[in-house]
Amino acid sequence: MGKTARRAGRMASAGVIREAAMTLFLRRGYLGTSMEEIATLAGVSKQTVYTHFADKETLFTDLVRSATDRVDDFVQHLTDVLPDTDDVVADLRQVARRYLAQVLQPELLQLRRLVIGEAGRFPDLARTYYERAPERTLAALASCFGLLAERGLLRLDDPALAAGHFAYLVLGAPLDRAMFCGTDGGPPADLDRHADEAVRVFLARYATR
Amino acid sequence: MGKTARRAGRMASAGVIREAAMTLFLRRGYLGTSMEEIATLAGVSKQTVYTHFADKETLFTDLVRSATDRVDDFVQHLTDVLPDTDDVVADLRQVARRYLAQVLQPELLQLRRLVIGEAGRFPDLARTYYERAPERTLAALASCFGLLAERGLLRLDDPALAAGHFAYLVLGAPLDRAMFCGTDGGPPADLDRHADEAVRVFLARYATR
Amino acid sequence: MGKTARRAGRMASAGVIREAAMTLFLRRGYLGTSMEEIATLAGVSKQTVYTHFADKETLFTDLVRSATDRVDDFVQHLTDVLPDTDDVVADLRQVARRYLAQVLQPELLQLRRLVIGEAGRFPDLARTYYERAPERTLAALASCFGLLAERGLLRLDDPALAAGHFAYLVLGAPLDRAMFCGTDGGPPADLDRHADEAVRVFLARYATR
Amino acid sequence: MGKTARRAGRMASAGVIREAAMTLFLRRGYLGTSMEEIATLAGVSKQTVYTHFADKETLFTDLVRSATDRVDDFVQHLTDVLPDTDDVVADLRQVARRYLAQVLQPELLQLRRLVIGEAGRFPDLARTYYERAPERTLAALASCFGLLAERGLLRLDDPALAAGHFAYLVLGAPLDRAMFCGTDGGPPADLDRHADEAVRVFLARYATR
DNA sequence: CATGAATGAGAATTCATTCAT
DNA sequence: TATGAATGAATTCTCATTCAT
Repeated sequence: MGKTARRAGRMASAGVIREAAMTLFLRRGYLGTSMEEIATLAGVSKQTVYTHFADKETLFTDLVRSATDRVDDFVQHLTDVLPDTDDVVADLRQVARRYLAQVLQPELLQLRRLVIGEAGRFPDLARTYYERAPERTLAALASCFGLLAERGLLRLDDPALAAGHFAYLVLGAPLDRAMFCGTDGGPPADLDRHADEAVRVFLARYATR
Repeated sequence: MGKTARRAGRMASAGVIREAAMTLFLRRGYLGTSMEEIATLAGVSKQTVYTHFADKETLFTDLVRSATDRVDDFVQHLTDVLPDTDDVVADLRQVARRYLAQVLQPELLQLRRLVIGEAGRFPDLARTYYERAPERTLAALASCFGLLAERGLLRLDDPALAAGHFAYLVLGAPLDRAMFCGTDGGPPADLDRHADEAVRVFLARYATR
Repeated sequence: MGKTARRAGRMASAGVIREAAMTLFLRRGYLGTSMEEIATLAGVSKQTVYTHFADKETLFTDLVRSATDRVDDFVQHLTDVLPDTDDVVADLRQVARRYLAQVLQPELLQLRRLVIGEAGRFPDLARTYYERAPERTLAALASCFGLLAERGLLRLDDPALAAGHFAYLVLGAPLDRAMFCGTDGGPPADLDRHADEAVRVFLARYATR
Repeated sequence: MGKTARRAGRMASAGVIREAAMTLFLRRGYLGTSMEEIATLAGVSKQTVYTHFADKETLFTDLVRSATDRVDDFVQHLTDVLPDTDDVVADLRQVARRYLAQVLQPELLQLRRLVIGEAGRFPDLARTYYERAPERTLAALASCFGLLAERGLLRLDDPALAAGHFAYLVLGAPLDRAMFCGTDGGPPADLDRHADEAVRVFLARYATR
């Protein structure tokens, strides 16, 4: 039992450290978080942190990069639902609602703030984040819209442009607000209504008559 | 003679310090900037900085708040042009182009990044920034759109919602990209085209037939 | 009084720090001495040390370089005595004795050890030390010997070579021993005898018949 | 197979570690070398180093002591050649040349620097080094000179003194220079000439007429 | 015998801030 | 008002050493 516990303790070190570091970086930023705090919160010694991660910068960028990789859920949803849709309007609404809900998740918002705030110090990281998260989503949207256009369900020439219009009609206002004012974005029902209105504008332009 | 020089030196101190501090805060963030660096760049002693500003936090928030006040140009332009417009389409395009160009100014982008990055540490500051900059612009847009609706030039029920749609159709994609990837947003002509397309979508929904 | 004391305290900081640092570097080497120990021994805070010296390396090299400059006493003695000598034998003996006594001073020995021990880390410093101390002395000796040869008091072709022979006949054995075994080199009388014997050998070769 | 390989690996461990440690100690000093670096360079784990050597100090002193033992070559040469010489002048020259060449070997110079630099921390080690290397050579020289004096080939009362004169006439200048300025002591031919000149001075005093 | 993981102490350096002038 | 000198606490990172396997 002691053995098991200890082994678990050891083997999990890297994981525990990552978790502690992520929590603190999200909460207090890169410079605002000390390696000592990370070690303490992880319940290990400072040096153990350094055993697993070469330095603070490595720890930080590793962490952000892997968090970035997990931003995929929505893209999956998107490509599951849209290409074979029977009801463009209903499915675009569903997609919009889900998109908005996903992007406004508190943790993801904090990650955005973190990456944006450190874009000066870690420009490559910020660019990578952009490519793997917003841009990737835009590309998936564009691809879906292209398919729908081919099926005659949307009317558009430039799928990427349409994707941008869709995404920021849906996200723009609430996301921008949330970046500055935090996540208390009002009741989910309002968000759904917001998403529906965005889809309405989108379809005013892109729906086939 | 000595007096004049010294007095001039003195009187300029606060300004020089503000300028130096702003430069550094924008470039390296709040924690990444030291009072010593500020003093050095301003060409004064550290203590002189403290004579003018109680502490680092005060200096920072003062600075950001006053920078925030200067975000007004576009609102002025807006309320000058839109309410009395003769040509809604043309003027919305002009407004959209100007809006986009203004928001993508490198200094303003850095200020956004700074405020967003420090939103955890200075939530009130971030909220204030939001109110004085994006929200104020949205309110001005909404007000203009309301007037245009009354003149029968736009078709809308919820001016605030329409303002959000307009703003983020125009800004959303380029601004989000710029937050992460910097300002090299391609040639201005592209931005203008982007603004025009946004207006097209906007009008597809909000133009009177 | 309070004023004077405090002012003295402040103004002397650099000096006190130098003294403390020198003591510790000589005693424990470069890596073996911490900035904290230096500050403590100097009675100031660590940061005050950094106010006066950019970093440990700067402090160290500054210190060694200025200690090096003070190695001049013997050269002065040399050039005072030898060129106008009336009695070569007696004056060479005097010079030899003084040379030996000077070089075996405990502080100077420790400085030699320090510089030699750190020659790998600070090669330029070691070279500088060599040039300003041993080499400079050798050059002065050579110059004097050249003059004496011109006066027909010594018989030699290569003053630099003769200087080397003189110097290390006198110094070699005791200095080498002292480098390893410390300064307890026996009674001064023995050193004087050693110097005299060295001069005897020197003159066996270089005296005019 | 696995066994053999592993056993070989094991048996060599101590040797590999010694070699790695020696390399690093010579290059970077005692404090400048970490156990981790030693383990890494030796290709073993840190703990394996501790399996073979109780602690860093033990490793260091063991190493230096055994390196010291290997300084014997010249003593052997000396006692082989001198006592039965047919040609004192020629053989003293040969001995002098060999002595100089041996002492100026880069590795040996670094060892001297290391021991001298750490004489404060390891006084016993430095003393031991002195006894086993320079002093032992001086004793062997003295013994040989004594024998030559008995054979009427040298004229001297104090063999130890003569040995010191010989040794430092030969070594003094180049060794001192090399301690500070490294090993680039010029072409070997110059060293040989230097040795010859030293012997000339030595014989001016100690040769029988 | 050898290892990977862990540790506590301590290294150099920097920070925001204050004091006496 | 402006300054140079000083501080105490904190920062990143390293070290020699030990433990369980």
